[in-house]
Amino acid sequence: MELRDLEYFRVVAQHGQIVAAADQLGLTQPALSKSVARLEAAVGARLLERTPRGVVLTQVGAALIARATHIHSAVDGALREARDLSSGSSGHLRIGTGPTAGEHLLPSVCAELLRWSPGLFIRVVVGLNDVLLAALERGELDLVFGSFPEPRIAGMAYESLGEDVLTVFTRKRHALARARQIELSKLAGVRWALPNASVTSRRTLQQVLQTCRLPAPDVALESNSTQVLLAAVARSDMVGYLPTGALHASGAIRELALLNVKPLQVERSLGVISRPGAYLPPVAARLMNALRRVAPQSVE
Amino acid sequence: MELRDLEYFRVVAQHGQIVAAADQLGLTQPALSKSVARLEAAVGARLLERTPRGVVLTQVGAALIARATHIHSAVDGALREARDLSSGSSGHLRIGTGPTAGEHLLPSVCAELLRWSPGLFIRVVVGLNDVLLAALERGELDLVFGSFPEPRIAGMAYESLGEDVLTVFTRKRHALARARQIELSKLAGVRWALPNASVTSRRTLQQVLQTCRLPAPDVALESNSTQVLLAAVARSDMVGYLPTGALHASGAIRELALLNVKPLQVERSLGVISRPGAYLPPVAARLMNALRRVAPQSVE
DNA sequence: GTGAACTTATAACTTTTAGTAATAGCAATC
DNA sequence: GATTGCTATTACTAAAAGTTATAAGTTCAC
Repeated sequence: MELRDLEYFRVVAQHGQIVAAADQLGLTQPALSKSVARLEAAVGARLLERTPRGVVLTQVGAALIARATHIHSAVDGALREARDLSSGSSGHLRIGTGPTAGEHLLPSVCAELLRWSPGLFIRVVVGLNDVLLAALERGELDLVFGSFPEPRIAGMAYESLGEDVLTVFTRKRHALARARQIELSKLAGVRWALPNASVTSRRTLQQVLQTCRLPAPDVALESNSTQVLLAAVARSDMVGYLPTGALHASGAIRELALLNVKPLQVERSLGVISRPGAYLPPVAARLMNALRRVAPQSVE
Repeated sequence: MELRDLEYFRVVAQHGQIVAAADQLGLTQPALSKSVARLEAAVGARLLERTPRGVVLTQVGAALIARATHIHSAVDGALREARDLSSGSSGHLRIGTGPTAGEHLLPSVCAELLRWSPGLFIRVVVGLNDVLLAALERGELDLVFGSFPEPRIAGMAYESLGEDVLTVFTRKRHALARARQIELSKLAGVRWALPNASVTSRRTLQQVLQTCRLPAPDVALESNSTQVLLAAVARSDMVGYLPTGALHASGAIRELALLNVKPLQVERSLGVISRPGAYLPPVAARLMNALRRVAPQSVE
């Protein structure tokens, strides 16, 4: 088995047909057909079901594609490490983070790192946790700075840097904003402004409601931008649920009221998530130090 | 970069000279020289320092070798999964375990597995923890059943199946064997029979002694076989230190006395260690179930 | 120092493998 | 039932990996 054929195969699987894949790869169709045949011989199993309108993965083919991602990221790590070492540069660091931390926390940390390692190249990808963790698994990111998913994904390394609390919030003059303490059941009729269903905070909310045998939240607004959610809650009767840090970091906190809903005051760890065994450029250690100093602020 | 060149490179690194490696690979020396040159071009750095009596790895080369192991095990896992799937067999399970468990616990578990999955092929490698964990890291084993190393190796998945206690022991009529309880300092003059320095139990012993500011143990006999250690202690004045389970599982327990040395009664977890992300044949899940039932017995 | 015994590197050539062009075959669709 | 849109096959070409033979460099022994 050779990496070339494996790479070709990934493209074929992506396109679902050999001609299109060949086109993208700058090859001819027969060359790709032969490449697939080579791979099938090496693996000892049929990888594609050939149909008159393309190809579909067999069970074995699908399994191989999943593994190919691992292989690719192992190879990629090896090449990156070798190049970082030989060029003497401090490397190329790819960090994923939530929008709040991305705007407030990372810029200063990055500036500090770049001062110490002038050759360094940093890429910061801002997104919500679900997207970031998927990218981390695919080897497209080196580190994700954010809250830890529950349940935690196996095969990842978690270094906790602090705690954060999820809170229910509304606009300041909201009817609910007066009470000192609010029963969970009082939230039955409200409409919610929440992040995507795959984001930890929303999943936590759904889980708590389910545990208390209450109906699932009635979501009025869903967004992958906390700013949008905060602004919308500030200008409507919707109820939001986000980490406290996110509220404090944004300017919107002045227009918002935090609600004391006990069972929803869920604490969660936040810190740095990485893939054990994968290559991390040497500056990563310095980044961790910098983050440890300034960490307990907002994420997601 | 292609896997072929990477594989060749590993062999070259192993031999420290190109001719010998070429010989083993069934290639000629110029072919290998070219292969290395190809790899160097792909990586963009010199991997070998050529000397008149062989080659030595550069820093980059050494780093690449370390990564190549990852790559190799990723590729290996992919091939194994594909073959297991396509052949319909339940796969090929490679288990590492301590001698005690290897002889007493695994045979029945294996028999059960083989009854359920007739096509299965199991390889049981018996050894001490240090060797097994290294093999696991290199991807030569799928699972290690044993005690967890302290500190735990990062990038491994640990599933605890029970606890075990390390104990000091002597032969039955030993001078120390009478006391109800023994001060750690009373062990100052004794000679020890211990496993290799890299084995967890011995490291624990050394650590405890060091913490209490006592001199390092005076080792009279070192062996990678618990049977040898047990037999030797039973026939001499030496003092041993092993997990209780190992004593009970062996017949030697009748000739031995367990000493109550409080600070050395260290508890430790034992269970199954695996590499997250690596391929595990489907029977592995069944094996885990079987082990969970019969687990809290001896290891190492 | 000089030649023998080691290396690895280079050059010219051969073999093998990957890729191309052209074509055949096959189901779906209009 | 021809057309369209696939993949497979065949024969050929180009690129690559490998071989043989030779060169060039160190080390070591005398």
